[in-house]
Amino acid sequence: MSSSPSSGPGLSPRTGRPRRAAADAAILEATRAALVELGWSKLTMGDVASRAKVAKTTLYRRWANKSELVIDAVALLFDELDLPDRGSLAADVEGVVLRFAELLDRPETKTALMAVVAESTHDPALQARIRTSIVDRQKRLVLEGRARAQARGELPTETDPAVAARTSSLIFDVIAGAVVHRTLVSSEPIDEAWAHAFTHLILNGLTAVAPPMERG
Amino acid sequence: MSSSPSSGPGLSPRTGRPRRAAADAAILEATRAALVELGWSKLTMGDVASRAKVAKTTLYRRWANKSELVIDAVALLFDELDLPDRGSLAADVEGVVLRFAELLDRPETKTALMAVVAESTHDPALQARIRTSIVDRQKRLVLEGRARAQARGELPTETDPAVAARTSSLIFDVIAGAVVHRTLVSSEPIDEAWAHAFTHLILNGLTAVAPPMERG
DNA sequence: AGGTTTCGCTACGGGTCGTAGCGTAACTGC
DNA sequence: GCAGTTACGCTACGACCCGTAGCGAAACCT
Repeated sequence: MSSSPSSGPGLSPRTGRPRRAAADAAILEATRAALVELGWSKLTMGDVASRAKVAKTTLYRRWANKSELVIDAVALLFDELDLPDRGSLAADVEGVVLRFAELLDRPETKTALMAVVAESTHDPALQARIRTSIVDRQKRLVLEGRARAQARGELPTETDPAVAARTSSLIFDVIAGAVVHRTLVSSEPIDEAWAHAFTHLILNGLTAVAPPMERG
Repeated sequence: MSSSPSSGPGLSPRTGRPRRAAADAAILEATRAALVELGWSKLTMGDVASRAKVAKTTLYRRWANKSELVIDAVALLFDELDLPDRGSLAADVEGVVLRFAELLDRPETKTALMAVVAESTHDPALQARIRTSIVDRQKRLVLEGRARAQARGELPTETDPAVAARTSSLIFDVIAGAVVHRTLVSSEPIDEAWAHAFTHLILNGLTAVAPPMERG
């Protein structure tokens, strides 16, 4: 597979010259910068190497190809997301939608995420890497908000763990999917009014009366 | 911009040798085939040209670059979607989710859609083309289903057209986004159980009791 | 020391891009 | 018919990028 730096330190050889750890950070930073300026298709390995002040061969010793490099460069950004307790389920949902939208608004995030997903449609290994590096890591937000809402009595407590897992996945895909789709496919901005309307829809359903969205 | 064939016939010159119309269809078909076999990054213009039995220069005379070619090649596929009346809003939503998931399951669709979206993050012209060629065309499904549900009395009739437009866009992003995200990002299949649970969520909201999903 | 691995550098074959130039084909208006 | 215009297929080209190989030097271990 790849010689990514994410391979644990236990696997690293105990002999020989150690890899310069700072180079990893420099390369990933350079990759993000190059993505912003050039986009996916015009990003070249040679350019990343020179930005990071590293030989191109060093780059290939650590990552097998462009896709895996970009995944690692972007995965970190998603870890910035947190879910502060805003007192109610509705406020929590609204908050995470806005934070996620903000994250997706950064050019390196949007470009990298879609490009990697596109490549993954023909590369099962890449799919797996996306799931472990991004999807599974972010599901924690849903689990957290769900547990919090259950503690508040806003949501029924789930007994069957299998059902709970399916429901969490469903909610995750609905929230993340809506934000991604509006931002990247429909190319329309996400403001507080949209977040509010979306939250109303998710919590109360389509059959409820029209959401209290500000006119404008 | 581009010399796409979508430029109306009124703009075509009335003199000189006319373009061979069949070549367009052959090129688009070849593009889809190449996408399936090679994926986005390994698809080359030369390969498409030879598949379509057309000179590479002819290809460049009609499309400016790979992205615009791929958009035109894929936009047609989305027109296949329709929305048969299944008797209720819930059944309609469930139906369109399954049909859309089916469409996204085809390798040429998923590969092309994501790749083009990724490129569009650095190309406003491409964004506009995606909106007109795909997004706006598919919103008709939402409008259709909504009108049908209102006729049945399942949804309140909207008076303010601006509010109605915003609501339709919201619903579109939620439905399409959830399907796209689960299929392409989470890499999990969409079956009838998921469609059922999703529909329940959209119609009744998160605060309702757990959806009647078959155990398994 | 000796062994091992990384690093920077250079160089290379193979492939793709997008364009230019040519002769020819098709169609229009005089 | 004939000149004018545009599309077509073909070849060739410079520019660029990919991913790898080989080298000497550096950094760490026992």
